[in-house]
Amino acid sequence: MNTKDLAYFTCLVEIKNFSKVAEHFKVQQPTITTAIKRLEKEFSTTLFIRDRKHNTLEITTSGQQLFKRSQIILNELTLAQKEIDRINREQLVLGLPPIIENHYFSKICQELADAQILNRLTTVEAGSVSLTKAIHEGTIDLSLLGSITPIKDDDLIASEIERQPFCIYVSNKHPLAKYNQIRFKDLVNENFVFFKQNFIHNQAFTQLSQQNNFHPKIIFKSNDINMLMKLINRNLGIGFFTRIVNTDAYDIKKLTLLDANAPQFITSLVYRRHQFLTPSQIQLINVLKNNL
Amino acid sequence: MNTKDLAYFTCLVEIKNFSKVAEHFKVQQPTITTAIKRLEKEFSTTLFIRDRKHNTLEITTSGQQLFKRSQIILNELTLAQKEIDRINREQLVLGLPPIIENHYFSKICQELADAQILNRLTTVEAGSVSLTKAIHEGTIDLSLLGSITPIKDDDLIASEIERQPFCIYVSNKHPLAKYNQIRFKDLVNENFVFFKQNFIHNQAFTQLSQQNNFHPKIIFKSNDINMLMKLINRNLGIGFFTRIVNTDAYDIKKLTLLDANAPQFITSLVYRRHQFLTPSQIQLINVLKNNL
DNA sequence: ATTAATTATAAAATAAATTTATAGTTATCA
DNA sequence: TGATAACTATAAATTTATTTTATAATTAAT
Repeated sequence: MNTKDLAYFTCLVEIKNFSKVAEHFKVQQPTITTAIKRLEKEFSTTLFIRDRKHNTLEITTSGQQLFKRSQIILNELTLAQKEIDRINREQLVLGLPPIIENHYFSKICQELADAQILNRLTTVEAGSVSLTKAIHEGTIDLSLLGSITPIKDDDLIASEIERQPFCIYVSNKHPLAKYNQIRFKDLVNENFVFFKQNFIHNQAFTQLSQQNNFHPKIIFKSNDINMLMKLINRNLGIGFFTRIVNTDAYDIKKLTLLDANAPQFITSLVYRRHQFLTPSQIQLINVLKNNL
Repeated sequence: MNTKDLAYFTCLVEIKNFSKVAEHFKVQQPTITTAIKRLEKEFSTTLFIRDRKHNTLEITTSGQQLFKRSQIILNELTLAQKEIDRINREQLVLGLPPIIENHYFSKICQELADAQILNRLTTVEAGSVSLTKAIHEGTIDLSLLGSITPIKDDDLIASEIERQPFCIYVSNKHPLAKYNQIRFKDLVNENFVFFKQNFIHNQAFTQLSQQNNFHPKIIFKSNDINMLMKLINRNLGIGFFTRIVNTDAYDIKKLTLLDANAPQFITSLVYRRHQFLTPSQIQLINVLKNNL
């Protein structure tokens, strides 16, 4: 059975017009007609009901079922191609959310260099949401991800690296700096500086806000953590970040949250379940697991 | 790309001999050579290292990766064929472990008849283990299953129907019949009659035995629940079954187990995640869910 | 009624896969 | 060492599969 036929078929299911499908694949229209007939013969079934009275193309139940399987098959093929391409290029592509990169990556560069991995390693910096998508699509093979609940995905293998609480970051000039711990509800009158787009931080922040029934006031948003830290340093606002954010360069204090149900920032190492791991990928995974 | 090539390829990975693969598919040997070359060209990679020095056929990393994807693809194809076959025969095949069948099935026969389903329904009676395998392989589409832990399987959708405790079944002539509740450890000197092969009951029984540090004495084993009930009825032994086993025809009492961690018999309704449900399958699922 | 849009069919052409025949490589064994 | 067996590769011929071309048929729209 030719997978080209499945491609024609899924396309026809989607756009429901033989001629347009032919156009899409740059073939003549009878090609599609015969391809569908071939599939119908192969599976001994009717895939479409050609109702020209009402000018509709109805998909049969068998057709729906084959559609599901075809999508999986075509996806497996593109995954295989992408995976093999990277194997041949001896490319190691690692997804890294910026916050995780800042905290962990410098730590293990030496180990990566020692293991002869660093020179072949390309990192892709992006948010955890788009990195998850990229792994699914086969654009990258391996990623560190941040999340506030353990990563559960049928198609992925995720192993937890570490859990860190979220903390409140205040200038040492701020009245709160005399405390070491604080409850989120005590921050009701504070001004926050916060991430513009970071999905995980937003999730955690929203969760705590809801648990405490108030909307914290955010006076400035940026995607740049250093910019935010500078603002906190000048005591223009306070911050809410996972504990792994580094304060060495600033006169800033981290306060622990006392809230019982406070979310945690979970760092996980993730790859596709059906990815055959190359020796260098295994090496990379081991370096990451052993040094983080 | 022809899926036949993937079949040749996976077979070659497994038996590592071009001629034998050709024999297996009843084609000539050059067919396999050219098929593999085709795949290598298609994916722009080397799949095998033909080491004739050592008379071995080594699979490359790309080959390993393609092997994983090929297996999934070929499996999807056979699943599709089986699913479509049943759709065309308008066949509704339901897997039923005998114990569940005895308890639930008679209850809902009327509803199934009313919904015009009963006449098209074929039941497959087998243990939960082989029914799970049958669903995976596409031999059946839908099954009730018994288990003592919730069913978690990436490829399946399982919805819990009911949880029932396991009970101790004793003759009303038995000294224990004066109690309503009992701890498992108090049964250390009792004689049990038990299932020969029932995996779920064996699991539960073993678990309780281990928790209580003794090996219960089993004096007779059978796969026939009625036979076992007759023996209990005659006070030749006591039984350990899920509470759903019916005692109406016997002079038998069910005792509740007081053990805190006593296992439970979970009845679930299960089907493949990527199964496109036909209208009559949805009907059947609804009847089962609403009436159990 | 004419036209446009659509899908189907048949024959021809092209492309792809398989077989046949044979060559080359290596291991085995007398 | 040379003959043989087991295995894989290559090339040409054959067969099979797919696509195109040309055209017919159906229906909706104007």
